[in-house]
Amino acid sequence: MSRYDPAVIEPEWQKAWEKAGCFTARHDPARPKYYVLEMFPYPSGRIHIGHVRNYTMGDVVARYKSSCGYSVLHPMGWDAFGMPAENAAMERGGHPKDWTYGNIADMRAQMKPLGLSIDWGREFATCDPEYYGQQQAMFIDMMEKGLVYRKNAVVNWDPVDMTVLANEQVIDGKGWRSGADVERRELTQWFFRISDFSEELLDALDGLKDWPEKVRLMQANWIGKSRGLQFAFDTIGAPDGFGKIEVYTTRPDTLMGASFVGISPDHPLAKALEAKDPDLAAFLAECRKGGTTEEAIETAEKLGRDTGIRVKHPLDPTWELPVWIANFILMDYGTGAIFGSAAHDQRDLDFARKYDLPVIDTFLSLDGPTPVVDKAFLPPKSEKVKWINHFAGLDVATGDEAIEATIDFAEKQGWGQGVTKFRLRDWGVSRQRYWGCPIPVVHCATCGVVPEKKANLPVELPYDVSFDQPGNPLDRHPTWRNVPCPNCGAPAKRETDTMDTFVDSSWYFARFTAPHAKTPTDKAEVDYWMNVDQYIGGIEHAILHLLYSRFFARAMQICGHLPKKAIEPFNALFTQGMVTHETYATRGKDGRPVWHTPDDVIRTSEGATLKDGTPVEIGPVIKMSKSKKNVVDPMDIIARYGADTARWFVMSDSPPERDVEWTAAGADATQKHLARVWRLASEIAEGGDPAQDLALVKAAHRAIADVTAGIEGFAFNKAVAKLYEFTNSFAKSGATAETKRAAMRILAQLMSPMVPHLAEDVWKIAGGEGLVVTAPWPKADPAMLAEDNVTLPIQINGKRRAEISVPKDMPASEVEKIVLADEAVAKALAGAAPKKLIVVPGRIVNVVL
RNA sequence: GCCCGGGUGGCGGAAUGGUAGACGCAGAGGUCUCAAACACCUCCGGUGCAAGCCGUGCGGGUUCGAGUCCCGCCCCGGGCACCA
Repeated sequence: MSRYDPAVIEPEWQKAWEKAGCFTARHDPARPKYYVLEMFPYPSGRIHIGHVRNYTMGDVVARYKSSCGYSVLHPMGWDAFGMPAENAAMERGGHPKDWTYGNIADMRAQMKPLGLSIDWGREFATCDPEYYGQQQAMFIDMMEKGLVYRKNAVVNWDPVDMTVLANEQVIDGKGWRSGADVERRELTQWFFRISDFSEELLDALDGLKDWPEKVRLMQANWIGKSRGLQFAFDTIGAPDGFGKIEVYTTRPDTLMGASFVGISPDHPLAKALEAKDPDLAAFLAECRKGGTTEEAIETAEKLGRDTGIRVKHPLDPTWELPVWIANFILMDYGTGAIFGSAAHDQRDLDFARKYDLPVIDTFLSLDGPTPVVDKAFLPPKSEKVKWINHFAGLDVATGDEAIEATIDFAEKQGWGQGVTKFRLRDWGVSRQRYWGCPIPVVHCATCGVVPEKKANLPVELPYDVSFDQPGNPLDRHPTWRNVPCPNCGAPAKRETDTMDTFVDSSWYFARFTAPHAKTPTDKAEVDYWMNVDQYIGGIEHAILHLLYSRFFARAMQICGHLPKKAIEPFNALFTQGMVTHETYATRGKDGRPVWHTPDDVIRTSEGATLKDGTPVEIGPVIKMSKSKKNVVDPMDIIARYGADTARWFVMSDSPPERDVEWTAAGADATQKHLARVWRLASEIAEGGDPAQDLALVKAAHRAIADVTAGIEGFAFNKAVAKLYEFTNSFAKSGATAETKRAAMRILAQLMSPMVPHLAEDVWKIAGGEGLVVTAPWPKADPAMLAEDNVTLPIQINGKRRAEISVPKDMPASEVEKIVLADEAVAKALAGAAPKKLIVVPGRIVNVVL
């Protein structure tokens, strides 16, 4: 062999690893374990460059930890339920199950050539009945523990297709297929009681030291703990049963600025009024148009309607406030009713101006007290402000102080209580769709809602379904629904809702420890392998997936499926940035965008066109997604250059936590570098200069220290830069052959987590014993890292003007003498003494004139 | 709208409050070659003959010293509970 040939060596080394069983996870009590997990993929059918980046990162960690002596678990599976399979069946025919398993086979075939150190023996898909049957068993356990219940909740309803839409399927308030105006409609749905754990999930964030601060902050904000005042307004002219309207506010201190009471369109009072007032019913129907997302509701035009009902101000019974229905008030948060304090809340102010309601200042800024006009005055709650006529007798105080004083005042007078509330809502898991885990319950006319017997699990999805009409095929299946009641045996009906796919991904990490156990987990295995030591995935999962998994770990612990130590299942989290790309669109007949893949687009200096010359709009650079088609296929890079080039390339350029915009340039250069290393290893000539040995040995130890630190710190791009530096030192070195071979073996080891196939070849060429994958990680000798002299830059008034070289630990007083004697410094001083001389040992000197 | 990030040469990026631009890509020049490819060497933020001056999205501030800390903006991205 005379050149670097990845097409030949990569399959050979993969065979060698497989033969040696290098990546089989072994439950070995004698060794420390390390569980590294990358978020498992949705089987779309093609791997994209984001997958390559994600799995290479995990692989670097897995291979490194293995070299350090750990027993490593590094599994892979498929997040296989979800809408795209049903969409494919609707668009192209075929069955979601066939489509999904076909995609899994395709993607596995694309991943294997990457040479990842995955224990493929543990692979499973969430759509395997073996997996979702255990999920159903846990659902039943959770029902028994009171963690599951049913209640009404709103969904996106397409009135033309008569079906529930996902948020993604609502575009500008219209159904994606029918184009009809979407409505919010209530449906009875299944929920997990995640909100019972609000306080606990919030408090436990403090213990997650190895999670990114931003993720903890996002979760804390999502849980949204707030302290406020809850009280009731007495009503005038309200229907029977609505003598009081309960409100919750986090700014009770602004009560003297109240100008109206607002209730949600979904508030019981609104519904009671609607029944007798067709006009109001029409208004509420208008309010219910559009999607269910918080974004859609909050950015919709603010609409209101005076109900004619009045309430009495709690501090002044003669002061009456109007009750309005307002479309921006959410029924899910607080009590679904607020008082509007227009001077100190922008939304309330906009609303008040639109409907000509009073705007009353309750406090003013200490510097320049100007009344509010069209911008609400919202200083930080920690800032002191001047109060106008505060009922608790405050004059100058902060918002925080005023809030506490107000709550105390209300509690003493007995008309309100201080209350802690959370923004976090219970987790709605019902989906009116086929391709998901069936909820294992039966509806019986006499027994009510009854869980299926565990012996009857899994409740398998029927295969004989069609997707030629909208809606859930389970609903219209002729026989599947008909089952005897597990309780009384009478004919009964199965639940046809399936579970949110977030349920599937909330415990897969535990299942990997014993993927074929007859119970959700196996005690001995889960005890040994949990927790996940390093979890790696996209920042887009910072809130929902990770929060749901944290909840599920608690629920599993309560049901006896996880040990207490796994209550926080992910010890360390790394959130990689997304791989982004420009988007390309043409316009359909109805003006909606039709997306095109980069492969179908020709980029020119002025813009872009399709291959037939049709002009294409270039859209924003956003995360690669199937729906926008801005995805790039890494398979051609692997086919052309080999897996090591692809692996090195995705690790080398961008810091892993940051987004990276994919460009094809650079793969050539990567392969040149790898070929250069291979050549340097092959061409080590006998002879050489022993006097140059020490410098090369020192460079090797410096590289060990820097690359190890880079991998430990998830700074793979910096580790790669250090490997380039070491390679350059090696190429220039005239050291003896023996020293060069030893240095090359170190280089092979340091490169092996990133480019494992090349590393094996180089290791062998340089005389390494056995496989580099099983060689212990090298250790840097501190004596080889020490430097005797340091270069000190000299600044004059903060600008670099000269530099000196001094022994590393020279005392500051000695350094000062040398600095003052320096030509540039003497010239600048012109005989005068410096005003100040700052010496930062080993770092810098600053002369202040 | 709300919450969270990010913004540094032509490009990807580096920099415990201490020499801004490590390392790589692209580019320019050269050596080798009949020529090319490969490989190797040199240069490479802007401006200026030079000394120097300017320069980390914009505007202020703190500091002997700010890409880094503080205040106010702008732009881009992620999430917003049924995309996964």
